[in-house]
Amino acid sequence: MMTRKRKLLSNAKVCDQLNFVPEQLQHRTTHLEGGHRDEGKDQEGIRSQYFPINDENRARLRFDFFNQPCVDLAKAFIGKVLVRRHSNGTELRGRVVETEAYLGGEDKASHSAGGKRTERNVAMFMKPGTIYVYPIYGIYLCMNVSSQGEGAAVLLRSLEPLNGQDTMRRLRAARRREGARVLKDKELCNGPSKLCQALDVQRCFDRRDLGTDTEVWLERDPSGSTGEVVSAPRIGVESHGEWATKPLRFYLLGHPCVSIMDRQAESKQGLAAKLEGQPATILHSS
DNA sequence: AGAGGGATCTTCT
DNA sequence: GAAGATCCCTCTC
Repeated sequence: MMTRKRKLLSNAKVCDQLNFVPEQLQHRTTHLEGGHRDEGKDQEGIRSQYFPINDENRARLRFDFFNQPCVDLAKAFIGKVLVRRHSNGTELRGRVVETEAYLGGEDKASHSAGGKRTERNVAMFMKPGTIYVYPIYGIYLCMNVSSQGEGAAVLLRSLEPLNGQDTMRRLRAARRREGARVLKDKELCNGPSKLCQALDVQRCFDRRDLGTDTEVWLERDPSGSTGEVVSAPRIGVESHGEWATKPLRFYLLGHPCVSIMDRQAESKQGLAAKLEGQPATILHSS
């Protein structure tokens, strides 16, 4: 209890002092357990490390992408790659595999319900692409991105780690008990606060522009099409009546990095059968 | 693999 | 003063 508190405080220092080992040499995305990868696609995806400026400019998504209705944007996020560049040049990358749409106004589960605008949530009302980072349960953060629509935003819930896994693991371990087991790759970013820890998304990112920021940005999927997307009720909003059941959560069917699978939603959409008999490669068909 | 409970504190009422 | 867009650990099956 007290020891844990002290540990968390000291961990903050650890984060500040972390020496991020340049990972340019880690020039191949590692494989998730049980998954198979197309090496050719990997080669395509990592070129930005060697030609950061050109490739970033070509792949980066800007205002026009974020400027679409909330639900459309939440779905469009699936498969895109979130990139976090540290001051030392280390690039942490993860493919978005799970999102939630939080509409403004009528959406009772949204921080902006009823058009409520506070000091905390102003980013939700700023231009599409604006990052909304807020603290939750005292010790965690969640990252959203503003969409088209008054007070609407998309919550990023899970990523498939693509690059910088060792740094992610270090950042995540800094918040856990000493001696705890080593996290698997698929556990690094499978939750909204986990991905904030793993990518070192900080509170100060609130209100910054994902379309133009130099430390964090979004890129199109280098390899093209994504797999099947499941629509399911959102997580952790049970207390908000009918809005709790609306299918405003979106995730890649069968992907191991999704935080919580919803078998009921999958079968309702006739998606469950599609997964049967499929090789594990569907998990990375991206 | 899943259930249950504790931790922890900012934000808003 | 209470709730909360979560995570971690332990216990049980």
